[in-house]
Amino acid sequence: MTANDFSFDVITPSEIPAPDADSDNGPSQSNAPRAGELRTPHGLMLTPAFMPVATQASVKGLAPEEVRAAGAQMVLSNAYHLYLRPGVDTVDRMGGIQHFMGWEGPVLTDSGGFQAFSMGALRRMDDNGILFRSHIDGSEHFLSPEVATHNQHQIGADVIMCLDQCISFGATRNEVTAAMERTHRWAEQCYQHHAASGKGSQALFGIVQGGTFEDLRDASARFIADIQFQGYAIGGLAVGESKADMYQTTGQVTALLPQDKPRYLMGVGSPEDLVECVARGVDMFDCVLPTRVARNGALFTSLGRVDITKARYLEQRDPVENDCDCYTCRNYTAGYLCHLFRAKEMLGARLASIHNLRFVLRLMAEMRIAIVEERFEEFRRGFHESYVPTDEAARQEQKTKWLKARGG
RNA sequence: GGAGGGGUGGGUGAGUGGUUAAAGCCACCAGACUGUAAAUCUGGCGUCCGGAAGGGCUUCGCAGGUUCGAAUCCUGCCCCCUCCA
Repeated sequence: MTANDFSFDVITPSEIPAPDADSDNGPSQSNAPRAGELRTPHGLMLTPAFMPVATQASVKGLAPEEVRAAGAQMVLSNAYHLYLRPGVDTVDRMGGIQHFMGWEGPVLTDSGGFQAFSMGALRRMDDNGILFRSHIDGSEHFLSPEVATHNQHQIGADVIMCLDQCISFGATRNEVTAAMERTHRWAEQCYQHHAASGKGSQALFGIVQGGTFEDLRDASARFIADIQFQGYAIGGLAVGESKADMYQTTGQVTALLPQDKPRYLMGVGSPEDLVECVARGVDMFDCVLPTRVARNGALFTSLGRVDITKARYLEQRDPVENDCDCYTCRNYTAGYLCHLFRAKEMLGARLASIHNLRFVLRLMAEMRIAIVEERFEEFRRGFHESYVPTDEAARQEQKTKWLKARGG
C-alpha cells in the first residue's frame, strides 16, 4: 500500500499531541469533537461526515448526482446484499462498485455482519462464521471473516469492514461477551486475510462491540485498537438501548481509540444523535434513518421532525423549511409534498429523501465549521434549543395527558 | 310495456334467522422507523360514558309484519342497473 491510497488527518483540535509526545499516563486520551480529512483512492471526505446508505448500490430512490448535490462525499453499501445480487464477481467485472453505480466518490461497504443480526430468522452462526439462508431464493450461503473480506475486495470499496457479531439490546452479559470475543477473533482473521491479500488500496476498519457493558466496551476497544486497522468503528449501538446509554458508550469508546485514526459510529444518524456523537469525538456515521423515514413522510427541520402527510400541510404554500437550501425546498411547497405522499406518488419519497439527506449533511458541515472555529459547544446548544425530536415531544405530551386524565 | 338483477357503515364489498356493531380492501386518524428482506409496519375508525376493564344507545333504502330473536324471511312502497320491445 502507498501512503497516498488512504490517509486520515485530524486538523483540529490543534492541541492533540503528536503520537510520540511524552506522556507518563500511557496513551493520551481524547474524545473531544474534531474535524479531519479522510483521503481515499476515490476522493476526499471531510469529517465529521455522514454517509448515506446505498445498500444495494443505490441510495433508494436517488441518482448519484442527487446524493452528491445534497452534499454527500461518501456512501455506504452492503457486501452481503451485493454478494447475493448481482454477485461480487459481477461487481468486480463491472469495474468496481464506484463505476458500477455511477458514484464518483469513495464507498464503504459493510461486511454483512449486521444482516446476521437483522435477519436473525434466516441464519445460524458459530465461531467459523454465519450460515445464511438467502432472503431472495432460500439458498444457503456461508460468510466467514475471510469470505466477508474477500467479498469486499471484489466489490472494490475504498473502506471495508471486518465481519462482526452485532447483538440485540437486552442480551445477557454472557451473550454479549461471547459475541464480543467472537468479533475479536474475526477481527484478527479479517486483518490477516486482508494483509495477505495485496488489496492494500482498500482500508480495513475494525469494529468494537460489547453492548452497553462498560467493562466489555473497555476491553473491546483496547483489543480492537491494538490491531493496526486504518480506522475504528463502534458497532452494536442504536439497537434499542436508551440514548443516554448510547451516548455514554460512544464517549467511553472514542476516548480509548487512537486519535490519529478515523472513528466510525455505525448505524447512527438521527439529527440529535449526530450532534451528540460528534460531541464525543466520532468522525463518521452512516444511517438509513434519514432516507427511510423520508420515504414514510417524516421530514427533518430545524425545529424537529415533521410528518408531511398531515392534513394541516395540504395547503401550505411555504417549503418544508424556509431556510433550507435543498433542491426540494427551493422548488416545491410543503402542500405539494403532502399531496404527493397522500397520492402515493414516488416523487414524494424522492423529494423527501433529498431534503432529509441535505438536512443531515448540512448539519455535519455546520458542525465541522463550528469545530474549526472553536465554537462547537455553542452550536450544540443552539441545535438542541430549537430541535425537538418527535419521539420525545410525543412522549412528553402523552405523559402530560395521562397525568392530567389521572388527576381529573 | 316485458324479463331479470340490486339497494349493507365515508367508498368498495362480504354476509342470507342467533356466534354481527356487521369480514376484507380503500380512505381517514394516530404512532413507529437508527451498519435498509421497509415507497414498510402497528393501532384506531357508528355513537355516548369510562384511564381501563366494561357498559348504554342507534345502525344494513323506507314502512309494516312473522319470530324468543331479522342485514338475513314475508307484504307494500321508493330508488338504481341490465336485457328485450
